[in-house]
Amino acid sequence: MTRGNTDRKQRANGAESRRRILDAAVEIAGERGYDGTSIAAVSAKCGLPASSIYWHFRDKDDLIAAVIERGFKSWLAAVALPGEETGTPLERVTAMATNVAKALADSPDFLRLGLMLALERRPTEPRGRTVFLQVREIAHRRTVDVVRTLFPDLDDDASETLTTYAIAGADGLFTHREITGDTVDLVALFELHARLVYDAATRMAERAQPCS
Amino acid sequence: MTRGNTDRKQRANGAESRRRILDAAVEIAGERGYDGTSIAAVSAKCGLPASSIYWHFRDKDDLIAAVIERGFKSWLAAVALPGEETGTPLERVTAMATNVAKALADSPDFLRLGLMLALERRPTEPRGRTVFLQVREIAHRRTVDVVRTLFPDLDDDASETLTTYAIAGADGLFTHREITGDTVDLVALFELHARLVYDAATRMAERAQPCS
Amino acid sequence: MTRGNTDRKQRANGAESRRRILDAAVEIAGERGYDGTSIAAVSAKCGLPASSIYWHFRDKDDLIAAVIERGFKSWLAAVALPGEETGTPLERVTAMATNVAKALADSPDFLRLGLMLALERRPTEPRGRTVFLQVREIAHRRTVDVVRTLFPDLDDDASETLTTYAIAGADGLFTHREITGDTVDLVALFELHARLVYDAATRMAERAQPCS
Amino acid sequence: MTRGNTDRKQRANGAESRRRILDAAVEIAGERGYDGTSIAAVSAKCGLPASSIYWHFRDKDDLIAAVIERGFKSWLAAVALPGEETGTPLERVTAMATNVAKALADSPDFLRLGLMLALERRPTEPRGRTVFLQVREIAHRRTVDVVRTLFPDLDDDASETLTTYAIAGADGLFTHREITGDTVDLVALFELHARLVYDAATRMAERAQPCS
DNA sequence: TATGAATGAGACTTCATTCAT
DNA sequence: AATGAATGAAGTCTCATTCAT
Repeated sequence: MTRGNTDRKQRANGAESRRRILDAAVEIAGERGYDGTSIAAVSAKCGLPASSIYWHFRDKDDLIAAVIERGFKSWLAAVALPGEETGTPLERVTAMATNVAKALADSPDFLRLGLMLALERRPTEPRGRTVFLQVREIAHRRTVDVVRTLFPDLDDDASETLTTYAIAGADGLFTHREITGDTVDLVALFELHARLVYDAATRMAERAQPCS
Repeated sequence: MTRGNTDRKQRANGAESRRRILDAAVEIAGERGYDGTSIAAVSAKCGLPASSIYWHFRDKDDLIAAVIERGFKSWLAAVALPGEETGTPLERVTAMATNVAKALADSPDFLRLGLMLALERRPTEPRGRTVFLQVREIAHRRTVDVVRTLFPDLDDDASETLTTYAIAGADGLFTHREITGDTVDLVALFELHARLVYDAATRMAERAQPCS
Repeated sequence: MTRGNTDRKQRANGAESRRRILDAAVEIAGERGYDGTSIAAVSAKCGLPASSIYWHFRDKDDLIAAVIERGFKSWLAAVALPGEETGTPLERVTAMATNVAKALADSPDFLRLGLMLALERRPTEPRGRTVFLQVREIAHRRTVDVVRTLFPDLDDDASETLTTYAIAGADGLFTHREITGDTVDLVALFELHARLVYDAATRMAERAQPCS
Repeated sequence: MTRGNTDRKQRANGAESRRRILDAAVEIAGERGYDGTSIAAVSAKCGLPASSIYWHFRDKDDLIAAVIERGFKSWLAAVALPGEETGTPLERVTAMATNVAKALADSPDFLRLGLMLALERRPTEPRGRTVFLQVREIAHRRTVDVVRTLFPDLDDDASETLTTYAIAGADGLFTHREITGDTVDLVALFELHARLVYDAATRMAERAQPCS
């Protein structure tokens, strides 16, 4: 009771302020990209003065990188949640796709920002881009592992290619939804995607190991 | 010797100046997006003063929209060129995919810019985004027509979905190449994509028309 | 018939172009003052390219000065029109005031511009201001003459002061109308003004020449 | 010696900076009007960088409006100072006129700016103009009250008209002084103005109440 | 008689960032 | 833990003007 947090607004609560800044930043940066995100706009949206943002983050680059890092963490948590490892391979692939689709639909700001950063090519690369590509690479590696587990007969090249194709499809479908609006049934499209990739994997595995 | 009009004050050639501005703009905007494209940078790259850019384009929005328009025209020309209508359906689909892949690889700046614009969500939408989405919609419609011709048994929903999936895959594969670099064999990935979509279409058509 | 002025618009008619430019300029400058008047805006309003304006006028200063000159000429013509020299002194003064009031109400753009120029104090004075003050001085001198004619008993100082007061009142009433809008009955206010000035002149003349 | 905080980086004193900016702005804007006032010029005159001006004022419009607001406040204070309510009506009217004349002569920048703004007619009206007209309307209302107190027999129309005429005369005389220079004896002219308006009021009141 | 194109200077404004408190 | 104030650089765009045709 004596801590006296009775006054109106935040009162020297670092973590809370940081969260508010990141919330504002992910929204703005997810809508307008790196260059379109001004510290002043973030300040206006989160209610803290610009100089306070610099108390929590070294500079704009640092802020955007933090947005990517936090965004990826919660995205990963959403994807990894169910973790059910049962059923036929097709069922498992489809369940994963559904999971990913839902996670994508839930973190559109973070992912839009990441994709925009990924598409950019500026002389001095923002740290946020580096981070995004790194976590993407990690996601790629994990997916390759899953593919190898489900289709042990595939050779390395095929696993890589299929993973690349699977992730590219996910990117494209996410982009489609962002363009077209919330009416798109992302889960259905991801299920179609999962089936096609599954079929392709099956056929490639058969060709690689015809008599197993 | 040949008239030597390469010296400083080139003699008021509007069309040529406009072209130079657009060339500079597509390159910069394709690398850094809308907000990352400063008129000063375009001016520096094309050699014309910033105020001259405003003689040819009303404002930055107009310039970017013109970049999109011109880029789409030449992209369409590249895609439509061969127009061979022979071979099995799979061959034809694969040929189209190859064509598209080559055209994508040849206009990366325009397409990166377009995708970045498409991903953005700013309160006042740049005209370039509108234009890009419009031409994308046209491309979608044409693709639906091709799908219908090749697979007359598909119902409308299936044609739409397949087309959406095909284009989304193309977007994703293009994005992958832009992220990963020129070493990616885009044509091979597009051929895989074409086959998967073709197989899916075939199966869906069979299911729709089991006794044909 | 062979002069072939059948094509759409103006066709190399210098005087007409000049008039159109001046018409546009007086309107814009009368609304926004010297600095607020851009050649581009005049160009847009008159339909001629900016470079054509420079064919007719040396520079912006010259254009504004020409606006003032033309405006004053037509204003003078409007004021001088009736020229009736009959009736009692009060009637004549009132008739003059009515005339001036009508002329003011008919050339508001020119007069607003002139007053704005007169109020400004910039290091290098626009020629238009000089011209406006000159013609104002001429008007002042003529008014002094009329005052002397109507009230021969007034000494020079009194005539000057009364004239100054009369013109200042006219300026103030015009300004009032410009601020308040067209609903003001400028003629009525000018008639009041005329009567007050007339009474003052009469009284001053009586005092100066008590036994005549 | 007294702390010596006059050196280059004055220690973040918002109110003082704001005052310096307004001082510079009223001088420049009073000499050259709205469009003639550049932020760069204000910056040069007050010694603060242009970007600092935007810390204190949202934009140029806001700055000019603040100039008008502050100018009117000090002008009102100057006019209201003596507040002597003794003497014959003519003496009181004359005293008021003298007061106003002195206040006008002391705030020429603010009033010139106000009049220029009032004369302008631009599509999007500067806020400073709105404010100036509002305070003018207040001044008008107060003057009407004084007129009614001094000449209770006047009907409402007559009070309004006389007030309008009195203020218009003040505007015109101020303008005259601004045009002609400091040699004009503004106080003398205002005393003449006061007497004429007083006489007119007296006569109108007599006519309205002939048998009192 | 006119104009399309060009141009350096300068307009307003926002930027990311710093610093003293 | 935070912030009011300041600031140089850079942003977009308009300015008055020129010049070759």
